[in-house]
Amino acid sequence: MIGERIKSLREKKGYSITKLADLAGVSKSYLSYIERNMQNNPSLKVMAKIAAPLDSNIEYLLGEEHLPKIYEDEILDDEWRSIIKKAVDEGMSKGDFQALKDLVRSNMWKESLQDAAVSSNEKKKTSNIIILHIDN
Amino acid sequence: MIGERIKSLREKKGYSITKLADLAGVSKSYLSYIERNMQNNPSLKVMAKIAAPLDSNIEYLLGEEHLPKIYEDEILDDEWRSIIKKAVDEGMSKGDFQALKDLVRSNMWKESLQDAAVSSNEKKKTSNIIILHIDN
DNA sequence: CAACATTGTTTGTTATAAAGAACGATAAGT
DNA sequence: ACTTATCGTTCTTTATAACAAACAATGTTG
Repeated sequence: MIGERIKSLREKKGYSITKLADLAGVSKSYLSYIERNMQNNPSLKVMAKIAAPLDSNIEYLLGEEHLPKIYEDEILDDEWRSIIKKAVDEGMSKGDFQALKDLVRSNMWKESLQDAAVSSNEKKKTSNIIILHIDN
Repeated sequence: MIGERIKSLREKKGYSITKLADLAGVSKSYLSYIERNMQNNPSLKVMAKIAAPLDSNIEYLLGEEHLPKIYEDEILDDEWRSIIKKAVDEGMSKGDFQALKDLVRSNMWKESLQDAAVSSNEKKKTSNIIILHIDN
């Protein structure tokens, strides 16, 4: 919930509600309400004002709740967007994707992956797929 | 400004104000106000309701104005966008991406990353990955 | 050219976001 | 014990977000 995030960041900075409200330019009573989720529908301006002195931003304060992941884009069509969205929802990080993409582009990865697959099967059973063949 | 973004996305979808307001569950009068920037401080709930049927999100609707510094491990959407776009330009197909997604989920590629990354050069070709799924 | 639907707008009202206190609790100082 | 300060909370008030309905303007069909 949004209140917890604000409170967490606030305490991490060592601010009191009064202090943060002062820095942000909102009333401390209202800030108190928001932190306790008694007001879960603040305006954009208030959110922005609160986020600033926390060195944060609205998106983070919103947390996962309101975050559909993919931007509207003319190049990435609907199918792409849903594919990526699903992947992100399943836990793919940008770092993972970048690294893996680069790995695929290289030509040395085939053997090492197969080796890794075998060895990882031996010790840890967490993986349930294995690379059989790469065709390029 | 926020109004232009909404209007642009709405028209791209071929929705009228009435239609979008209906889909979003907000009053058309209010939506009209927002689009014309006569109301520049809507609440988070209204923003989320509007963003949903546009297949968009609050961050995008906010535009560059409030925009984000990176916060720890949070997902940066327009970063994702450019990453994917680049990958597509480099020849990645949707099928490739799906395969990559499965790879990421398996987690096993990470061990082999260091080995492969050292000798990662050469060859620009579209890759086709064949993956055999094994349950264990 | 009617009658009607659909567009986006403007008008009034209501609901509620946000402020501005005043409040009890805790702590430090005199 | 009596201040004085700061903490977070709860009252009361007012500003405005958001609605519903009526509106003019344009479009469509018989």
